[in-house]
Amino acid sequence: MSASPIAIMWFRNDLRLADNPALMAACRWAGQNGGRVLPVFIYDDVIDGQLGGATRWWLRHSLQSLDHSLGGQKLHLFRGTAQDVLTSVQAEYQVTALFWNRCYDRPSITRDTAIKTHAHQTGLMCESFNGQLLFEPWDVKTGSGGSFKVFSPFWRACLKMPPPAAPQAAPDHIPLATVTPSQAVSLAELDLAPKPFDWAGGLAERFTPGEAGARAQLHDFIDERLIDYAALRDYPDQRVTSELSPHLRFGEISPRHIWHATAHHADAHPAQAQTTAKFQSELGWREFAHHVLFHAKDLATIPLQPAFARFPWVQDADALKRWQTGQTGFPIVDAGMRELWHTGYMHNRVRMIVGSVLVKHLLGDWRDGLAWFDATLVDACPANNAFSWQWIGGCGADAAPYFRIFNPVLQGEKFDPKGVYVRQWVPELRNLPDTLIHKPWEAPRLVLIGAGAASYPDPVIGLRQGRDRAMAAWREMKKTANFEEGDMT
DNA sequence: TTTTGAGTTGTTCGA
DNA sequence: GTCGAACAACTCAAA
Repeated sequence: MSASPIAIMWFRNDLRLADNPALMAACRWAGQNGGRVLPVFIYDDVIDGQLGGATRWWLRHSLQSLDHSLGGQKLHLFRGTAQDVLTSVQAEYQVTALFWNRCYDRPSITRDTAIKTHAHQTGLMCESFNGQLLFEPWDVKTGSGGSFKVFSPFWRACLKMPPPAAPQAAPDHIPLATVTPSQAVSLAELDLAPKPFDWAGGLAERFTPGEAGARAQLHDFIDERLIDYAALRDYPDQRVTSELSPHLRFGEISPRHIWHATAHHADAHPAQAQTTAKFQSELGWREFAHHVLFHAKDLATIPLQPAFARFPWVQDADALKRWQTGQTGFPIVDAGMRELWHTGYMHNRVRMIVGSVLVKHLLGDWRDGLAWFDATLVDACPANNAFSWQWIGGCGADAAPYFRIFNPVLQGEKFDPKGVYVRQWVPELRNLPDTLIHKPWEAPRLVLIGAGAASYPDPVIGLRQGRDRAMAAWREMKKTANFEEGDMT
């Protein structure tokens, strides 16, 4: 048994040393009590068992990076349910305190609440902190004390709150415990490697998971791309977005850090105040997604608008497969889906277009889109992914009018006018002229053959047909919903 | 309590 | 080719 009392620092979605309030508290506690800090990560079968392949790949590298920052072989890894793991560590050592940063999805909240209750019953000091958000979901309230359903008033209310605290530097010294719990496993035993074969080459090429990588990404963004962000953020070939989302996913960098770094930049460059505010409002969307997640019953499965409970989504396995594999015949859609498959990432504008085509033109269930994004996207998280699919599915609280249906040809011509993005990801269309790159079905047969594009599929559905069918389905649903409502009164 | 203005991201049609 | 209007009706949030 260790002589000094131990505080467990339970890492979850906060795989960093800087601006980590739970870690700071654990170090402070250790200093005051002559104790030691035991850094722990638990691959919780219940919660992390749901993680998709791309996020598992990221997690594996992020854990490796965090362990390295701690000095190597210092982060203790476990598999199992969190309560069991914590109990086993408590049984082995003199654990008197437990610290973590909060999660906001319902399964995690339920788990954490039970653990906290149990801890208090057994005399274990247990404290949680905000390490993941600029504002706690329950602190942002409407005039009547409720939660927000619309982004703009939500973000206005956020900006009126006391600003997020300045980020704290990593602790000078972490008094690490020098024990090795008997239940701990190796990184390999967490079994996070891509299966059944290593498909993650494209991910590794594009991203560097870990706290240092996150920081480098932020500073590169601020120095090189923030200036153009507001003007060019919708153009997928321009690559001016921050691409910080996967780093935020596991908390390799805190949103406070991003907030203050960009604010500081805007102070020094007043001409960039507007583009900075635009970027910060995207952090606001992340906040809003967590706000809605926290207040929703089950954001990933239950439509926020009850009328959608019985929407006649079409189950078409073949169409879904073509969408997933980038064979819809709509170049901008296929480019996005192939970018996703190869790199674990997709530009935000393109995410909206592919989502719209699945949900509107194909009448595919938004939950099928959500599941695919969960499986393949490196930044898939319970808040952003579910929130965004509800939004594009039209069943979010702030639904777009039913007639607002993205036309993948117009969107392509508007945001990828030279077809640079399409040519990168759909190489069989490379030799088509710009005028046909977004609608190859209009090319004469001979032109297609001459360009080597003959193998490219015809559209999975006619644009006109898909649009009309979607609008009809929506009208029908509204009619039914109104009828049922009227029926009850 | 009632009223009022507003609501991320669009497309099509016809003049 | 360009431009404005139409596309519905509803909910949210604050005054």
